Amino acid sequence: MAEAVKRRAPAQEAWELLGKLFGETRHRIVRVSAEFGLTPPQLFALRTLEPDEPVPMRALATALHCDSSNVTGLVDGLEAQGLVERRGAEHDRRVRMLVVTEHGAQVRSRLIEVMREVPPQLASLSAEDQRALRDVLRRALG
Amino acid sequence: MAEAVKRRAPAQEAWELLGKLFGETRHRIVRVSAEFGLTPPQLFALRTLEPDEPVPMRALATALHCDSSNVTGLVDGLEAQGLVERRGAEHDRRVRMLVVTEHGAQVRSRLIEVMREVPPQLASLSAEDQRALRDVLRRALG
DNA sequence: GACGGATGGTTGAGCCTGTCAACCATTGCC
DNA sequence: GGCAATGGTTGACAGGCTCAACCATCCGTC
Repeated sequence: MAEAVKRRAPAQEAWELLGKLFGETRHRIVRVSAEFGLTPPQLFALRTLEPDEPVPMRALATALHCDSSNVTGLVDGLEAQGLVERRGAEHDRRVRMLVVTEHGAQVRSRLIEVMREVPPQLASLSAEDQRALRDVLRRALG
Repeated sequence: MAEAVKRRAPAQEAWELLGKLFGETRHRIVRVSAEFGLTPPQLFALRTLEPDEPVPMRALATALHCDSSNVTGLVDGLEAQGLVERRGAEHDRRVRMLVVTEHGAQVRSRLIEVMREVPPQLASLSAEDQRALRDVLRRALG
């Protein structure tokens, strides 16, 4: 390999390009959270909670990869806005089940819808490119 | 369109798959930052600063999309570790130029190298898939 | 050349996340 | 019944981030 142009592996370049998309996405999350009157961690918490399927706080903590004491605060915020409720579990009086309220379910579904919006850079790809991207990502992450 | 299977557009599915990759990357950033004794914002700050090209703090603030008072704290941390230096600018005595130290440049380049490491999901793709991914992303983000 | 507005940077208050240690109530096992 | 383990809360602490206030300095204008 002569000392010519330093060749980057294709995956290398792809990863760098994805880095740009990541950066923009971070800002997007902050913006969307604010639109819903939430902080980003609160948004992730609400998105994680399935309506119709109450879970103990511990489960949310592990799902969010954080400490139990952390979710206490997050749930405090969500509960203050009437998005979730703490409810005692009948089989174990230590645990508190998290129940998404009616209002919380509505906010959550709108929120998920907005988060699912494909960013313009991807949306403007040709149909073939979109399929190709999906197929490659399926093989990588499916 | 019969009420059959709800079809997702290819870009839609691709975006959701990227969401998974994003989540894992967030954790990775936290981990790498800790390895270098930095916090994630400090890591981004150091990565942004080019050695051999001192910039005023204001420039770093805009590059990081945050407030000036914020970078004051970040630079305090980096300076405490001897990674960057504040140096007065001769043409304007208000501005403080940020200079990456010798040590800072070393840490920075190691750090960038680690961050550039292609995650295993992408690295394990076939050569064709890697090229296809790169080409599509070039068209989307180039 | 002095004045007044704009600019770069710091400080402090305030709110948020996130971790850790300590604690309480409860459970389940021996 | 005793006792370790568990779920959740609280408080302390380290940060990030924004805003308002402030100081020093610059610069255009009169």
